[in-house]
Amino acid sequence: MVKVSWSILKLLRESPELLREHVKKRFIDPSIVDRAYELDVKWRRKLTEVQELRHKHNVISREVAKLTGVEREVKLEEAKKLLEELNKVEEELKFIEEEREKALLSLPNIVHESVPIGPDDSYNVPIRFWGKPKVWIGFIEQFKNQTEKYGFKVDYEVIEWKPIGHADFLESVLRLGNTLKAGEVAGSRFYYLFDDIVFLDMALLMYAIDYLVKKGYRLVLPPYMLRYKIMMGVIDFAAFQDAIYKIEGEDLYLIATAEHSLAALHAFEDIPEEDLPLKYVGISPCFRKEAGAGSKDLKGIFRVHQFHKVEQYVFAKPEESWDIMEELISNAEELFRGLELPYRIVNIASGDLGAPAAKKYDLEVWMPAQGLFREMVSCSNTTDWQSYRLKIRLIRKRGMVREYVHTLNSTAIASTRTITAILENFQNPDGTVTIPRVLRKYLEVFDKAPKDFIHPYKKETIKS
RNA sequence: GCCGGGGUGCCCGAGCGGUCUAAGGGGCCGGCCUUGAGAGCCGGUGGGGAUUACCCCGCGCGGGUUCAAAUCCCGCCCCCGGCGCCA
Repeated sequence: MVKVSWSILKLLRESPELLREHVKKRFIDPSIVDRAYELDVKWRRKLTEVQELRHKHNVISREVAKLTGVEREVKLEEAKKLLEELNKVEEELKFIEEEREKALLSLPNIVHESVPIGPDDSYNVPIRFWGKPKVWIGFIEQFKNQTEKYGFKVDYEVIEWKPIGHADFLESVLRLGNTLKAGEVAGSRFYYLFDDIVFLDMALLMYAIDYLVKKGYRLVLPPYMLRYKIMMGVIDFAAFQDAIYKIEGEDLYLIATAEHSLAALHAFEDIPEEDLPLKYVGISPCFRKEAGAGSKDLKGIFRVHQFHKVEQYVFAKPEESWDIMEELISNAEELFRGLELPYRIVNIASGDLGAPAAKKYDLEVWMPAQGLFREMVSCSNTTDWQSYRLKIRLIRKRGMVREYVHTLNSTAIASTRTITAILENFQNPDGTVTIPRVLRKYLEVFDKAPKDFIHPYKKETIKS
């Protein structure tokens, strides 16, 4: 019987120094490890003390049942006295236990050896490029800074005209979005989208679903709200504050991604190893406060409070999770190659990983109007960080060992972001937008949807 | 939302204040037996702590009453049935 099967707790007890190193790699104060270690030791000591007292009390209680008369009265007194002491020690234990729990839950995942070390996203390392980016003549230098600087020779197409940024293009040229009105009625980072853009949104989602279902991923429409207990299991405290909306007066939180609901799908379950891996593709709206974003990307629909996303989520055996991570990112890559959007894959630096992830890849698409690669997809192996919190265990066929499964998540397509990428990459000098060919079959189901181009606004074409 | 019934271990299912620490069955794992399989027999099959042949906790969740709670009381969650409401 394995005593401790959560990798973090095992590490904390067996080699706290090593765990400290992992935390340091994230540029987080490693004293949280010391604190967790001390509280764990303290807790175990206090627990032993309580258990010994409980044992004594149980023995006396059992004796009481067999006795009568004076003997019984004497034993009763003894039991009551012991209870007083027990209550006191139990209270101490309860306090320590809560502190220990908090300390354990504050620990981030370990950092995989292949993760680049650095405090922030400037240490992220591009590992491969795909496609032929359209680079406006004025952005050539900064393009090279994002490619050649890392030793990659990326073929690109120089364009003389500067594409219009997705936000202005959407609202002024196409006139298919209205963030001002949305701002008035709901607040900034909300939007109204119209007509062709709505069809595009739906086509993108169908495209991603279709692709992944064909690969054997099970299609899921999950809950859009979850209880505190579940949210606590899938995100860390920082994400709770910056990303999550709460429903007033109820124990419910709006999901920030289907990842949350999909992780919860097997919460508190034991999964036999022969059932793994379990691969899911979820589709849902995502609600995010974007509290930490400041005034970043305030215009347009790049960074918003709600959007649609198709998400990949896998429950896996520990020995196969790293291979599956490669599968998930390559699925996302195939989707973006289908869309003909030039991208790079970035290995996220240790300081930029979220607490749940041991390793993370982002897929960043080249945005011709910004001259930047921007994040479209995020793919993480969270190993047993989420499964420990949600108590999702693995049952091996041989032997009685209990372990926690590994969980992984990756974007397939996030609708609004992908739309911004399409608007910038397929924008033509005449103001039309070429629609990626791969979406055509999903647009054909709507008679009124555009098939090849989205056209700019013309006064005369608008009917009441 | 209201009224009624119910939630017991991997599954079925008894127990409804104390004959110790959930009976009995099924499944699964390990062992014995066997040429092999089956049957049969034995042991194991929730979480945790430790001075590692010991102990604590666990009967939907959280409190309470009691020396003692699966069992009694209160709150919450979920499931089934009925009524109401509703896209």
